[in-house]
Amino acid sequence: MLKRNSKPQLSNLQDSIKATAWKQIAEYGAPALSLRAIARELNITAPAIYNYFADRDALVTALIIDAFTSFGDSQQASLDTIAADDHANRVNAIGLAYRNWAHRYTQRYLLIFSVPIPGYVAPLDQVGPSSARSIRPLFEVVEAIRVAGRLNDEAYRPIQPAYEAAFEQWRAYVGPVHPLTHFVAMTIWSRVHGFVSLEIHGHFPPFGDNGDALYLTELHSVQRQFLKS
Amino acid sequence: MLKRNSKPQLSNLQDSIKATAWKQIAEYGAPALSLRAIARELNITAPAIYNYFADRDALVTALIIDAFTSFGDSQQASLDTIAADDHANRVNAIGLAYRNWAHRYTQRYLLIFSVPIPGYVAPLDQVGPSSARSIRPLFEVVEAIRVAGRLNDEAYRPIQPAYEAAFEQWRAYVGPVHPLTHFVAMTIWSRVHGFVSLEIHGHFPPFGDNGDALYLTELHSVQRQFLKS
DNA sequence: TGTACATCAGTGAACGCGCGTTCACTGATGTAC
DNA sequence: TGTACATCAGTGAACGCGCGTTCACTGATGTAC
Repeated sequence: MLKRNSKPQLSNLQDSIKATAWKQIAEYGAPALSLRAIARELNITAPAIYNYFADRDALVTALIIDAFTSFGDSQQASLDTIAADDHANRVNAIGLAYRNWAHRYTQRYLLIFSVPIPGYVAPLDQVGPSSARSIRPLFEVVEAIRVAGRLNDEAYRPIQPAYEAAFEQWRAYVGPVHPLTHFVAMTIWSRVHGFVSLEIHGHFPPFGDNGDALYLTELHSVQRQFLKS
Repeated sequence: MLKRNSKPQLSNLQDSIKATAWKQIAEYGAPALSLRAIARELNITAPAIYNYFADRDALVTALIIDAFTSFGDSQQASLDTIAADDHANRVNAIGLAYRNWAHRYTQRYLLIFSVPIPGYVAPLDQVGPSSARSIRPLFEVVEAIRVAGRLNDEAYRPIQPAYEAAFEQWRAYVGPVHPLTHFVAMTIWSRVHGFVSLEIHGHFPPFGDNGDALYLTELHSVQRQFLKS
């Protein structure tokens, strides 16, 4: 029985490799990622890694997908305890989760949203879907507002037709989205992302523990602008 | 006479090194920057570079400072043709200049706002001031609105005291700024930056030539929110 | 004007390093009879 | 239960590579007398 699970140590080493990679990325940054350094820390030899990942790029791809999954899970989880029709608090929660995740897992955030790794080109067919899935919760928060008839999308109606083609192409990755939902979600995303990105890259003053208030002010203005009563 | 300029070829090679570095960064990305590769392309030997830059990090620092200068100049230039009291159009122009510069000089944008180079740590005393200078035009646009009594800064008044310490520390780099100007300028910056960042990193649909309309919608909503009549 | 000398930008060889990846191998584990 | 065999995760040596940086040097240029 249970023959399927008869070699648990195999996947354990695979996980250890990824865990060590994350540890080293956190310490030295993603561009410095090195198979030999990982092997060294795990007390194995570098070629052993090739039993689990075809090459360095395959490991990087796996890390990126894991990062997207971690990010998407935290986005989704932030909504768990909030009533489906409490739109204001859902926007709030998912926005706060964005920033919290970025601060807690800075290197994963950078790997997804910033850092190119020398010589690495992300395979869009693998990374695209997990990227799209991770932003899906935000899209659904906005879509729920739209369905409830409370989405203030007037600014986007005039430009909607011009973007139909681009959106159509994008839906292969992000799944079906109403165009007006798409506009508003992208706008919210860019505001949240812009703040967090400048903050993490050190272009904003060091807020210490006070960062929340300013960020919340921005989230409130998002609600005021896009959520009508 | 003119002894000062008697060795023009010296600074020419210095400039050539930087130009070639930018060319290679544009092609292979900043993390792949290599002194040997630059020398190869210039048909000189790698050690010759050490006559102009103390080491690789010094070259990177010079490139970063140049990028900030280029960025700041384009920000400033965007305001040149617009009347000092035409606040709406000044916000518009400086916001558009942000995106245009990022698209035109993508690798400079990434070097400033995204990419860490393996093993490189920016010397804050050199990079800080040029970073601050580059964002100064935006601060001044907002400050002019405030001085004209047209800044809608109400949302930030309640949280102002909590940030006084952080701002005070930051003013060593960005120069004197009224706190309410600082809040609004940071918010505008983060919205502009968030949009451009997601766009450039490929997280937004490929807009092609249509990108302007959505970005302008965001700039208009910035004006509507912060500029009162 | 002509010679001796100083300057110094650029050379070429060499250093030590860490990297990704390949390959034939070993030796423990687990299966078949 | 005991033996012969297959499997395959991990080893160790080796490959070719490009890197930043050092060092003693060369040879053109420009100055001093």
